[in-house]
Amino acid sequence: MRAAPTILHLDMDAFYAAAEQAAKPSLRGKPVVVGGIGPRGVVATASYEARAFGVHSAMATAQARRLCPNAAYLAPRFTLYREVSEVVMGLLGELSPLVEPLSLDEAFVDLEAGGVEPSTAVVRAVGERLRRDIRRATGLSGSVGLAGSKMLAKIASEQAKPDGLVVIEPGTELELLAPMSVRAIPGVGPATAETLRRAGLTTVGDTAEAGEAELVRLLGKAHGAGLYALATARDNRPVVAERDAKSVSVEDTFEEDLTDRTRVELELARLADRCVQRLRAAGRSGRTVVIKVRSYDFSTLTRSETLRGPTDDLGVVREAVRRLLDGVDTTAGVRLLGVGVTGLADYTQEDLFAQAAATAEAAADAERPPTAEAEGEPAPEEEAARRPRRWVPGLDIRHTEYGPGWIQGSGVGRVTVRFEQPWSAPGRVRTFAVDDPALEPGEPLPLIRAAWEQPSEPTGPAKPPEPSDPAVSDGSDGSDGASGSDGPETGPSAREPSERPEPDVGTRSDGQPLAGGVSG
DNA sequence: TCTGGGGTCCTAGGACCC
DNA sequence: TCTGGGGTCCTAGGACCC
Repeated sequence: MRAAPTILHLDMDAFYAAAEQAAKPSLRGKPVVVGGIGPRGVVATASYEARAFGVHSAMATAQARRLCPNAAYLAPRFTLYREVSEVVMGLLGELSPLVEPLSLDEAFVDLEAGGVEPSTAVVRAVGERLRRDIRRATGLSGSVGLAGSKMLAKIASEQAKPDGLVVIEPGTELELLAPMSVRAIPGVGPATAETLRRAGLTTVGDTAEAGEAELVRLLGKAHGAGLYALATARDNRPVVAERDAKSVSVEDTFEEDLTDRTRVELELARLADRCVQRLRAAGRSGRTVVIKVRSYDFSTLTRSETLRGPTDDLGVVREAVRRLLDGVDTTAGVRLLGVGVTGLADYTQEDLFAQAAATAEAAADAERPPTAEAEGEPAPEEEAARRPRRWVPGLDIRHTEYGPGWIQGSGVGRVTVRFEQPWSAPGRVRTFAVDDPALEPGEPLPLIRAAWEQPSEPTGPAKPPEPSDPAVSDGSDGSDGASGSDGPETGPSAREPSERPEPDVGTRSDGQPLAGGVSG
């Protein structure tokens, strides 16, 4: 606990939903839900307008639809969120060399390490300037908490939401914490809260008074001692800039439970492929292979096997996965499968024995046909080309004539597209056949148009640095165009056709993994 | 109303070694 | 032969976070 509030916690407000509203003018001020679109999807982020209906993160999307049928339900676009996140993290990096990202939309910053004067007035000014810079650079709002420890900075940013800043003055923290619910303490979830409640402890104050010994008795050594420290505002955890990942994993929930054993094997082999791809992309190798199987009744089991040395070899991982599945009964139906690798080492540390084993496996692989393709499964690209395209709500699209837009809905052979850009007025909707050759998948547009892309001011220095930059031609080509070409009648919500319910995509029950293939 | 996907950390029992 | 205790590794599961 520091004597000055020099630990900053930034939390972007309703990040994914806010990014979608910034990208899609017709959704501003309206309920937006981003998450799994399919029958088994869950909500990742709800806009504040949707929260007013009781929709929140981790809720089943099906339930959200009942609570708020008029919200826009969108699949996540992680490429966009990552781009925005990089901009935000870049701004944090200007404050201090010590930035600890917790996710795409959240981070701690050690202002002391950044040489910021440790006074309340100065750190407050730094925080407010940061919020302005974030808004200018991304169009989005973030909330800032400032305090003398990580926990308090996080609690402060929570109190600041939405679009605010809160400083917790050192010396006031015990008084502040005492009446708060134990759930306010990071690390106290539903299970811990229930254990504490049964012991008569519901507030942070109760918990602090109970004493360390009692908490250890209730919760175990590490958790009890940790909670006691936090409840009494003792938190000296440093801000840590870089941490190496300790595991890599991929998983898929299927729209319908899998009962066919061959299909289970095939899907696991595919997951092994994806997992190894990610492992190699990170330049790592791992020693323990894990599979995860969630049954029709949501019971979940894991099986793991530790190899003699770290590997990033697909054949080795696939074989381990196959062996692990051998001991698992899947006849009753499988709703989720996962493959992971832990015990990560740097790729270069791969030990000689494992290397030799991997080489032997690879040689064996060469003779035995690899699973997926051997079973008549087309390569991914080939497969994508052959399957009818699935137009997923929220994703970007490009029409050869109308330009960039996004998918509002699709079904019964039709796809509905709204043509608008982050900087345009709300755009109009057009409907096409799903196989219309004029439609193709598009890329996310930046939320903020670079200065040289904006409609030129009379005296502006508005010259593109790179005349051949595709973004320039895209932007200027139809810019003003999207709103202009449709004329005044497309103005904001005047003739908003949102009353016309669009059938959604992603509800196909063909047992494919949930729409979006959202991997992030 | 049925519950995503990607992670981290902790616990507990058994094997194995000293 | 019986009884130990400590340390480390492996496996499985669970809580929690975003």
